[in-house]
Amino acid sequence: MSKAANTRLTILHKAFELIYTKGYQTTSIDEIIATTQVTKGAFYYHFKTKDEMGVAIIEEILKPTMQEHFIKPTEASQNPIEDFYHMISYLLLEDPFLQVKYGCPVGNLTQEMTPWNTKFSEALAELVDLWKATIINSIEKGKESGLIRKDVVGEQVAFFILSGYWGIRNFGKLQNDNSSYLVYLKELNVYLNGLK
Amino acid sequence: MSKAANTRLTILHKAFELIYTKGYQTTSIDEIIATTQVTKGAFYYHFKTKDEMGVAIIEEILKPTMQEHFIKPTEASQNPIEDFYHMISYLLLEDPFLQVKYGCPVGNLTQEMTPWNTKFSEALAELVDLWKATIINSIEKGKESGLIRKDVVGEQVAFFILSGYWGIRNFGKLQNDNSSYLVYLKELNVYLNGLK
DNA sequence: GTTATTTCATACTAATTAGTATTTTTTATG
DNA sequence: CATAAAAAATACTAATTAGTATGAAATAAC
Repeated sequence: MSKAANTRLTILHKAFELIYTKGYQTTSIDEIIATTQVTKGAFYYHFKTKDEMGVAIIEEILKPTMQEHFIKPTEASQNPIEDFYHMISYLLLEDPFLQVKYGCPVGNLTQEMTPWNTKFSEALAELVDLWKATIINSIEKGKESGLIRKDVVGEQVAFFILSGYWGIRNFGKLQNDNSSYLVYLKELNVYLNGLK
Repeated sequence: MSKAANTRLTILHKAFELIYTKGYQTTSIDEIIATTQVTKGAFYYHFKTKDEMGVAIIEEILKPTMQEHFIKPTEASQNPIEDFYHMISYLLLEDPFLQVKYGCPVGNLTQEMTPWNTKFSEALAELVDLWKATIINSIEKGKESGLIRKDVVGEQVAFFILSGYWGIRNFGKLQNDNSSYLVYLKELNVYLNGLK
């Protein structure tokens, strides 16, 4: 990787960390360049504006991460119900990067940047649609293989699962402990088994 | 109401509107006093800091509103399952103040202010706990009256319902139309009927 | 190795921010 | 009505903000 490409990626990664923990609006460019040891000239060489950097974070950091961690595993899944549970459970309790008190990065950005920046909305919507489509697809496969009832509506379930995930992340932030996660997961398990 | 109390309430109401539509951090005091036609001196006479005003909004605007619109109706409920559905459906589709593109005021504030301001967290947590407790209570009553299965766990269901609500609000913001609400509500209906 | 282009460094600006200091007006109390 | 206290108006500050102008160093092309 070229040196220039490296500074660009350094900015994106560090900025993402700051934004995840502090929020987008309250993360200043001065703070980003201070923690990255990159000068302002370098920053504005790589990104025309702060928002352009924000969108780049979504497309170049969040999207690939999601592809790797959610999409691929779900596509390979043979047992949707078990795997949905494990996916959510992993994200809530085990993922080494995500923290209870900081919530879901995608959810945070959606909350904060929509509807004021359409570029953000579009980039985020693309990401979420990808995840949703994968879940729906997985449900259809489950229906074919007989693991899921035929009258289950994939899109409805996808929205239900993802909404629950985003929402419980908010509870986690509010209480700053994972006790709400544990209670939530139990009911998620009940719900998912109802799809059989 | 005294004139002073009136200006205080005017500030709280207008500030709440701005914060709901724009977010807390990006709503400046200058903007608040401009739209309220209240001077800075008056503002800082009533509130020591911006954050103190923020907490006052939660306690003096959001809390009473919630008491009136969610708590009371739920307490009076005879049929929890139907009423849960109607509560969420009303909030998503009919409430005249709430807008799809701006999400849920409580969810927004939780997302934005937690975990950086404990005063906000405490005030918001109190509010949410109240709602949760009401739902749990309603479920227990439903179990007694035979409308809800005995093996249903109230706390789990409460978290599940509220999480879903917060989460789908995020989808609404992202897409800026209520199509996701409609899909979500169908599955909510399925889920709630599974509690019978 | 010279030149051109990419990449980065430094110093700046204009606007906005929350909050303060001080004075003036309004309201309540005797 | 006189006085005290409450309420509000005005003018300010110091810090922070995103972004710019301009030049220097590094890298690539020939």
